[in-house]
Amino acid sequence: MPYTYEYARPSLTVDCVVFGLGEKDLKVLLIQRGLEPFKGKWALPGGFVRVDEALANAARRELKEETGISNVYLEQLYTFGELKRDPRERIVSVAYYALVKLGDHRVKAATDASDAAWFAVSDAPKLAFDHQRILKMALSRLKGKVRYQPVGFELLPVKFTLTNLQHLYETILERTLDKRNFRKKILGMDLLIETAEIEQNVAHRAARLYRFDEEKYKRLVQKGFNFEI
Amino acid sequence: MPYTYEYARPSLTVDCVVFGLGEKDLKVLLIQRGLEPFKGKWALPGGFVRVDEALANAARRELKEETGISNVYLEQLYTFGELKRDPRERIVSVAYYALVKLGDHRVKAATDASDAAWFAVSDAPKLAFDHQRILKMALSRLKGKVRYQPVGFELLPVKFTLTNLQHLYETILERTLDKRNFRKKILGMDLLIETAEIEQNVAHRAARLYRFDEEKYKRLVQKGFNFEI
DNA sequence: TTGACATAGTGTTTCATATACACGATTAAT
DNA sequence: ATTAATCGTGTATATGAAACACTATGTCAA
Repeated sequence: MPYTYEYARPSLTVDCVVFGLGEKDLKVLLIQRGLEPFKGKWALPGGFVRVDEALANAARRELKEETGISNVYLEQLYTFGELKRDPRERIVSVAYYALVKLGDHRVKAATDASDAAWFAVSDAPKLAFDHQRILKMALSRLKGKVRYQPVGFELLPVKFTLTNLQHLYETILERTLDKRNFRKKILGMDLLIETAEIEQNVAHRAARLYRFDEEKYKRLVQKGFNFEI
Repeated sequence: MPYTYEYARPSLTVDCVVFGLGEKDLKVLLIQRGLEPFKGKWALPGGFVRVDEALANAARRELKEETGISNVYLEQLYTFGELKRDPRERIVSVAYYALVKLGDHRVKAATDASDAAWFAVSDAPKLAFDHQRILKMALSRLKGKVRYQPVGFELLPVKFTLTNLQHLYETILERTLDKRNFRKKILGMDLLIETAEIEQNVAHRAARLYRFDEEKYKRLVQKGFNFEI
């Protein structure tokens, strides 16, 4: 126990709210706690920040260790520092949220991390600590952000149909959108690249696949462009 | 030196970006450092978080101790946790930004805290640590927030003229607004209460004073109202 | 008291964007 | 060949944003 300080220091942790897009629902990745406190309860993946590790790196490391997920969109959400968040000691937690492409990670999360599982956000169990509150804030942040930043694409495969994209917005924003108006708007931004490919293995007319033109988006942002759905 | 831990812990601090509205500029409150590192340099007010103190409370306490300012609008901005932020040791800092009514605090800040001073944001000195970056982020947050949340009123006296309010938006957003369109929009929200009073001591026709109806705003928000300039 | 000055206060027209709305085309399956 | 499912497309209307200029009111100084 070699680390001694003049004043007491809070512990510092990171917690991650990992979102994925399911068929019908927005999903969140939770882990089941193996230790007290809240043993057996579901919680957000997370853990202690090492003293020689930047915050975002800590979040990525814990995410990989606990769920096998890496290489995701990650953004700081908020820092939770109430006194009684953790029954053991004072813990300040920097919360992040991540957006993952479910197709890329579904298998990994199911196998590597035996105690990690996806839950529909609307149907998640009660969470340990103040993680319920963190999840709620992440959701509200995502809802706000998705409308004026093109983060939604992080939840879709690289190639997607316009219907996929519309469903994404409908799911996150929890309201229906008009198909023609949606297409008019999104295509009008001229940020989607029409690929030569179409959907495979569907029992009806296959839709065209598109890609998001991230380079072009970055260039437009420089010039003052504002994404908005 | 009684505090010993199994693993090394980063220090945890809070820093505050305090904004005030001047005649012509947005202002920020800085303190001049009396100790190394960066002795003599200007920096954001802030300090260590005590182990038995919530983050926002730490921010308010430091603000009061270092600048004499209390009772202000305060909101968490972002948590900065890069490894080399501080040359001495690993410090993670939770940044807040505050909006103050300059009239209420001008005297206090000038007297109580001998080394605190207001600077025009556009004319601030180079800051210690990564405080330049924090200030920049606070500014950009304020610019974004002011448009869709009625936080601007925190920078004005309780009673203000419509021209005051317009100048506020023009200063923060760094562009001019059309007087008639601005009034149409802000009055159309029906969130300003016309008082019986008018400006005093002006060498021209005096303008009517208004108050922001915070109660009504809160009620409208419940019903899904969205403030927007 | 009168004129000059400074800011207050007020509507309408035009343009752009958002919304509402329905059907023929294409593909797979039977 | 028919059915079932989804794709892909255009126009008319309503709403909100932007552009724009003059009269009213009060202070001050000659």
